[in-house]
Amino acid sequence: MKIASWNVNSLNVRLPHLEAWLAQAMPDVVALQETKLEDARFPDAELAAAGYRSVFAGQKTYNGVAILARMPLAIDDVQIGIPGFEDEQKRVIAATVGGVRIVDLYVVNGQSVGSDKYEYKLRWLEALHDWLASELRAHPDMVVLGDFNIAPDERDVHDPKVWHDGHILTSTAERAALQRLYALGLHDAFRLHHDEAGMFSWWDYRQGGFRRGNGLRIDLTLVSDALRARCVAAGIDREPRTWERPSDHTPAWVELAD
DNA sequence: ATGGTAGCGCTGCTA
Repeated sequence: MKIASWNVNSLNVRLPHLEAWLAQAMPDVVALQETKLEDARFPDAELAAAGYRSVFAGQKTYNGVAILARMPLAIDDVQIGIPGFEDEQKRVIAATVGGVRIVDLYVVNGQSVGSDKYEYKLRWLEALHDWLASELRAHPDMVVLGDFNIAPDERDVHDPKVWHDGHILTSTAERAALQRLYALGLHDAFRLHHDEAGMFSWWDYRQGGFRRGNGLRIDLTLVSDALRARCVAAGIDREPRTWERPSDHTPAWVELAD
């Protein structure tokens, strides 16, 4: 089962890219972030025509997440948001597909270290941690994936002098929160298969970030202890970032053996 | 690194 994650930065704009990528990559499950669409405007009919069922939780202008599953796979037990954590922002959707619990995240960006949005990011990550601890007990076969807005270590940033311990996306507290998720028995699938630096999933639109190779790896897929041995491959597909009018993120994926 | 580009929606916010 091939499971992918893609922050599309507006599904309205990026639907043609998504359809093209589904046709060439043939993923079984796709977690989308930043759909930026109210549910009434979600293109579920177009995606069904492409062979995918959809579940989604969106809002106007900001945020928005969705899980797609290639037919005939069913999508069951859909959960929206973190239980008990009041939040108007649509950042979490979970569902069971093919016996695997899929948790799709659009983690808070945080704007700048010390800002109100940064404090919200840390509170949000704390609530996520506590929820995932119980969710893992209920669903040992779990994949947690999405735009984490955290680069795990120095291999995952183009310039460690810019992306340091006091900078958003790489700060000590953010990385510590990610380590706490790992401590639940979740493993960065990409690092199970690749050691090299410079394998990025996001490049800033500004200052020619992609052209200059100035990126970060912030789109992560975590596999649970129970799934670790089944995770036979992981990768990042750079090609959609080269297409005309691209998202600033490109798809990341893992392959689970049957 | 307080600029830069993109998306939404129509003014400035978010990333």
